[in-house]
Amino acid sequence: MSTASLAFSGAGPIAATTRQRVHDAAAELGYAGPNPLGRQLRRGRSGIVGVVVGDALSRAFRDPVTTQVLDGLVGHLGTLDLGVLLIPSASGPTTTTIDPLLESAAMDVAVVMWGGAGDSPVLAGLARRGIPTVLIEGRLAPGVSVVGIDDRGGIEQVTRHLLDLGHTRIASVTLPFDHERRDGLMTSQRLADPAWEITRRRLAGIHDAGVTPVAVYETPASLVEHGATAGRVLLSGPDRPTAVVCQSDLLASGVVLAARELGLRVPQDVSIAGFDGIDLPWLAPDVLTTVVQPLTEKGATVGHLVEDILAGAEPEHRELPVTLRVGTTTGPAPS
Amino acid sequence: MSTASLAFSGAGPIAATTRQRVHDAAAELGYAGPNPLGRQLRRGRSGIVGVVVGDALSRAFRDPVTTQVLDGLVGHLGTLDLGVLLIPSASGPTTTTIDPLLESAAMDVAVVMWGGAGDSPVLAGLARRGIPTVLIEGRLAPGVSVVGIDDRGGIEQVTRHLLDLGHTRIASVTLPFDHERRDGLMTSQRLADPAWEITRRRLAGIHDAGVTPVAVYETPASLVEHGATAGRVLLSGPDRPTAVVCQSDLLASGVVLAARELGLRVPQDVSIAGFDGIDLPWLAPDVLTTVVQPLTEKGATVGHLVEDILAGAEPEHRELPVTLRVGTTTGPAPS
DNA sequence: CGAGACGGTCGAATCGATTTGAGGGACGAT
DNA sequence: ATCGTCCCTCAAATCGATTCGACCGTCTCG
Repeated sequence: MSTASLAFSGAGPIAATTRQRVHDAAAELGYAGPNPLGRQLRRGRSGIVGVVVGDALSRAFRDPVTTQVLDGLVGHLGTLDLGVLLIPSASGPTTTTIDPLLESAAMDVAVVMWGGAGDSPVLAGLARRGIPTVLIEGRLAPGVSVVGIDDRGGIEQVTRHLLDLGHTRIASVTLPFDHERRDGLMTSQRLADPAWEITRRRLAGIHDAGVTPVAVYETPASLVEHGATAGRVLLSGPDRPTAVVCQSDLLASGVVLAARELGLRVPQDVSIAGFDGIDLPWLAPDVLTTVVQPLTEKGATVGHLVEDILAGAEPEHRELPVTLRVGTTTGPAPS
Repeated sequence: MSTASLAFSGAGPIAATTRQRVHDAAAELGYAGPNPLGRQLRRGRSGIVGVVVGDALSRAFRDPVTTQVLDGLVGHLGTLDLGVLLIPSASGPTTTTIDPLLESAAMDVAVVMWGGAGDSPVLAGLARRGIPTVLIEGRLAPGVSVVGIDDRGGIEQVTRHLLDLGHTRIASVTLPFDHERRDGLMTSQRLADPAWEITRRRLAGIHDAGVTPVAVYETPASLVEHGATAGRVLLSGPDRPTAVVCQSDLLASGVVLAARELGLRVPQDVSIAGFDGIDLPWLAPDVLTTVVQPLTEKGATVGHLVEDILAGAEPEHRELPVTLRVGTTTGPAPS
C-alpha cells in the first residue's frame, strides 16, 4: 500500500482525511508504524554509524577521554538521525579474531577510536567491506578520514613550561606502546619505536623540546591505578626526577597520588603534568597542569566528517588545536 | 542469485567448486559480501538491541555504574551476535521530545537504563512500537522485564552497620528525586514521595533500619562534585551528623573529600558509606564502606533476559543480591 | 537395464517500505 | 457545456538476501 507510506511519512501530497483514515485503519490492525528495515533496504542506508572501540569496553569507558569524545559524536549524529552502534574490538596481543559485528553489522560509516597501528585488522576488515572510515587519533592513511590533535606540539609546550621552571631531570609516563600493554620502565631498545601512533607522537614532543627523559615508564592503560604504580617506581628510586610528564591526565593523577603517598609535596618536591584536560574533581584542592584538548569538539568534528562522507565528500584530515593549562601541580624545580 | 547466498552463508549443501566460482566472481565484480539489510529484512530481525540511557551521555558515562553495566551487557550480547545501539534520551524537566532514534531506529529489543518513573514517555513509545523492553532499576510494570537489585535491603544493612557502631545522628545524600534534579537539603514535603523508584527504595532502606535521617540532601546527579557540595553543607552546619549514608559511591567519595577539606577525620569524626561498590583508586588510602552490587553481572543478566525474549520467553523480573563491604570510612561514633 | 534416491543447482516468491508513473475525479475557466 | 489542469490515489517495480520447491544429473540397488 503506497498511500499508507505517504500517510506515515507525510512526504507526498495527501489529503488530511485520507491520512486520518489510514491511521485509524493502522490502529485497528495493530500496525505499529513503518518497519525501519524496509525503509533502510530501500534507501540503501542503515542510518547507523559503527563505533569501534579499540579496547575492552570496561576499560575504555573508565577513561573520560573516550566517553567525552563519544558524547560529542553522539550529540552531533543525533541531529542527523544517525544512531551509534557500539562495536567492541578485543584486539589482544596476537588475537586476529574480529568481532562478528564488524563483519556483518549494517553501518553506513565506521568510526574507529584508538585506531592504533595502521596495519590494524579492524581497518582492513572495514576496507574490505567498503565501509568509509573515520579514524580518531590514528596514523594518516589513504582512503580514511582522520581526526587528530596537535599532541606532539602540546607535549612540547608543556615540556618547555617545565624547562622554564628550571627542571632538568624530567621523567615520562606513557600510554601503551603496542597491544602488549607492558607495565614497567622502558628499555632503550623498546623505546625506539612505539607501534602506537599516539604514544610515539607524544614521546616525540618531549624530544622536540630538547629533552631526553631520565626515565620512561610504560603503562598498560590510561588509568589512575597504573599512573600510581608508575609514580611509585619513578619517585621512590634514587636520582628522583623533579618533574614527570604524563601522556594522560588519569596517569598524571595516579602519579600525584603516589607522590602524596610517598610524602612528597606537589609541586614543591615534584612537578607533575598531564594531557587531555579532563575534569578531575577528586584531585582537589590540586588542579592538574595539563594540555587541554577539545574532547567534545573532537567528537563533533568526527560527526561532521561522517556527515560529509555520507554526502559524498572525499576522506579528509582534521587537526584540532590544544592549549596549555597551568595548574597547581607544576612549580619551580627544587634547588 | 540463490546459489550465491548459499556460497556465502555456507548453510545449504553446495559443491566446493561452485562456492569457489562464486567467490571468484564476487571478487571480480567488487562484491563485498552480503548486504546485512537484505538479510535483516528477510529474517525480520535486525540483530540490534537499543540501549536507552536516561540521561545526557556525557553525564551517564562519567558514572562507572552505568558503564560497567553496559560492559556486562555488551559482553553477553556480543556472544549472541547482537549489536548495541546507543540511544540518548535527554529527558528534561518538561521535555516530552523523544529522540527520533527511539521512534524510528530498527531494534529487536530495547534496554532502558535508569528508567526512572513508570510513566516515562520512553516506555510509552517503546510499547507503542511493540518493542519488547528490559528495564534496569525501574518500577515493575506489566509487559516489561526488569532487572534490579535488593538496594532497599542493602541500605538497611549498611544503616544497621552504622547503628551497631553507635551512630545516632545519621544524614543521607540521595540521588535525584525526579527529573527536576534539584540540589540541596530536602524539605519534608518533597521528601515524602520521590518520583524515581531507585531513590525512593534506597531512602526506604534507611527507615527499614529504624532510622530517621537528621538531614537529607538531594543531588542533581551521581557525581563526585555533587557529593562534595552535599558534604560541605551537611558537615559544616551545626549539629553535624556523625555518619552519612550516600546512595552512590561517587556521592560518598565527594563527601569524603569534603570532610578532608573541612579538616574532619574519616572515620574518627565522621563515618561515610556509599552504594554500588565501584573501583575508587583515587580515594586511597581510604577504602569506602559500601554496599556492593554485581554491576557486570547485572549487565549480563540483562543480556540473558534479552536472549530469552528473542527466544520467545515472557517478560520476567530478576533481582540480584548485594553485599555489605566494610572499608575504612566507617568507624565507631565519636563520643 | 530400469527405477528410485540423492546431491546439487536454479527459479520464483517473500520480507516491507519507497517511488515512479499512470489514471481518475473535481473544480475552474472559457 | 466542455476542456484543461491540478490534486490525489493507486498499481507496480525496486532494494538484496533468503528459502521453498522444482528440476536435472548421477549413482545405486534390485
